[in-house]
Amino acid sequence: MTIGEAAARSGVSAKMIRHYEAIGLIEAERRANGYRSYGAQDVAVLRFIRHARDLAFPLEDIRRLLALWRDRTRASAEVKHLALGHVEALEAKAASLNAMASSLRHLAQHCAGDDRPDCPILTELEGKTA
Amino acid sequence: MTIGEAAARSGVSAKMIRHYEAIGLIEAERRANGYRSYGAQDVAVLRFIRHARDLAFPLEDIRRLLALWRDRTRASAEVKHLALGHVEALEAKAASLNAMASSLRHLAQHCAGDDRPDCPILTELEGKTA
DNA sequence: CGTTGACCTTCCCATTGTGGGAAACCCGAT
DNA sequence: ATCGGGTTTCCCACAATGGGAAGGTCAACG
Repeated sequence: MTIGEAAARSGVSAKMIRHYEAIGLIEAERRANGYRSYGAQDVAVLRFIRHARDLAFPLEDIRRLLALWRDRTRASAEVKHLALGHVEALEAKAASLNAMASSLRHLAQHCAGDDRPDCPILTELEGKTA
Repeated sequence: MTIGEAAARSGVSAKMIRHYEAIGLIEAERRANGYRSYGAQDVAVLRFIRHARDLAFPLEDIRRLLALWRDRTRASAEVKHLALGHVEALEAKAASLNAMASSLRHLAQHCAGDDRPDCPILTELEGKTA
């Protein structure tokens, strides 16, 4: 099948499929006319990549995940380790965002939000000497 | 003072100060020799920017915040609106990351994590037809 | 047979915010 | 005069994705 069809079946845009190939994440056969050609297995790989991206795995992690996936003899410990490492990264980032959100929300709470110019949000941004 | 000193006093790298100038967020005087020259007020602006960045405000938001900050007659409602909009963006992203983290953590929980190759994480990434 | 339209190819550019580094310049101190 | 540390500009890189141009391919339709 063509790249367009593989894209439709996998949910990965043709643009991205080409990009993944460019960075060596996947490969593709070529037809006589230069068109890339994909099979069912390729679509499965693309789906795998998409699911991993849906979980925000960086492409470099996905590269390793793909290698583990293809290696029937891998130790599940390796996969788990990679996954849990990513989970921690996600949670750390989420915690950081939540901290910023709540701190800003507290500031906003003390802001009248009317026509008057006084605004603790601005004075806080201005003032913190930290 | 020079850009290096302004950087040291504001906590914004010289590299970033130049960048902020390049995108029109700030301006700078020039000395006869072409060096940028900063005063106490400039450092205050840079601190303001840094604090806003610490709260993950995008630079475009900061551009508006600076305008509001400089406008003594602004309505605090505008600032509050901008801030709360950002809070929602932060919370949305945090929620999304947390969702991914917990979903992945659940998967990992069912992975033995030993020498055996069976790994629900991989089969899930492979399988989801969603 | 020719054109049209839908697809494919590669290549470049933009995003967001930050950093690295090169080549050249300025200046104070030795 | 020279050395070191600052400064200038300019280009490149990251991660992941999209937009779009210029050109090739092919099937279908008239």
